[in-house]
Amino acid sequence: MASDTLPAEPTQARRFGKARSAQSAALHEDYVELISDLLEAGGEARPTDIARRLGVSHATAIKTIGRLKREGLAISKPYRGVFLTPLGEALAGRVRARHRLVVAVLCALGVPREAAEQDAEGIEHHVGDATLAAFARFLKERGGA
Amino acid sequence: MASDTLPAEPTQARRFGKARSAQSAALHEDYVELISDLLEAGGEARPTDIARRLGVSHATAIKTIGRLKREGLAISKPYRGVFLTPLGEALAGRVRARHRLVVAVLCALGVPREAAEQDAEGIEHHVGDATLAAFARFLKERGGA
DNA sequence: CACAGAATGTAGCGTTGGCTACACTTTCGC
DNA sequence: GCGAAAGTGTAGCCAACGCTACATTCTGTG
Ligand SMILES: [Mn+2]
Ligand SMILES: [Mn+2]
Ligand SMILES: [Mn+2]
Ligand SMILES: [Mn+2]
Repeated sequence: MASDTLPAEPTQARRFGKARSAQSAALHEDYVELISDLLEAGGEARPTDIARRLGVSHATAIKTIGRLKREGLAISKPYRGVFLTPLGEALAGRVRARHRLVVAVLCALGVPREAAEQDAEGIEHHVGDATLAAFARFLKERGGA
Repeated sequence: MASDTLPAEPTQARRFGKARSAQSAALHEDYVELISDLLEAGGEARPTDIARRLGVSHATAIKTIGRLKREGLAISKPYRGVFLTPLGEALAGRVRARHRLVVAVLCALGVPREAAEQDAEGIEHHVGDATLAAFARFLKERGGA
């Protein structure tokens, strides 16, 4: 017994591949979520604010915002702040809801608040639809108890 | 109410920063875990096997193995397969245990098996010590019911 | 209104982690 | 024991995402 480790090769390759894709989407998700939060909180999302909150240089933030624009998630004119396209808004909505659900589940499992917030920042990007649905069910049942 | 979104700026920057570090460690963790699994299952871990299981080209795998060696996690001589240093073995042990715990928790929450395995592949790298401890407690209590 | 300081943008660099193409070794089958 | 197939390694390319340094634009204060 003990070692049922090692799934079949193609299965394992598919899992790792999907995890890689999820990872590469993560940064954009965080940017879009943050931009949406800033817009909602103050009416504007400026590159420098974004950079400070993400803990990167403003040059890095501006470059990434450029990629968001290229992908149709954001718009911006020079020196005018960043806004989201409808596509970007839609993504932001999904990402924010997922983020909150992940935090809620972690807290429900007894994870301390700040640790939950911390780990959720990374975990959220790897929670697929089936897992998300299970999380929602878990919270609902447990909340009703 | 509704918007207690937006944590304090330094807090948020710290969270994102830690998530970035966790991410950059993720690939090495997966390699080390896989190498350990292969060694245990068959006595050898060959670059081509590693590459196939990760779903990347053998050239990519070899380059990454080079970084593992540089960091003191692995050893290899040309054409002789890859082995782990004691440091690498220790890391593999922790990573494997964490991986299994994450899968177990997801399953306990009602996530279907394959979705759990899939999402755990990414989630595991973002589960800190406090969260890990909470997961273990949760499983123990729930198992005893 | 000028100009100092802040914000924004650009240029150029480095590492990571993908890839393909090609060269070299090892291993196997005959 | 030879030669083909498989495995291994190297070289060179690319994109993403970090950074610093510098140039440009905006803004607000005197
Ligand atoms: Mn995040
Ligand atoms: Mn988030
Ligand atoms: Mn993993
Ligand atoms: Mn794993």
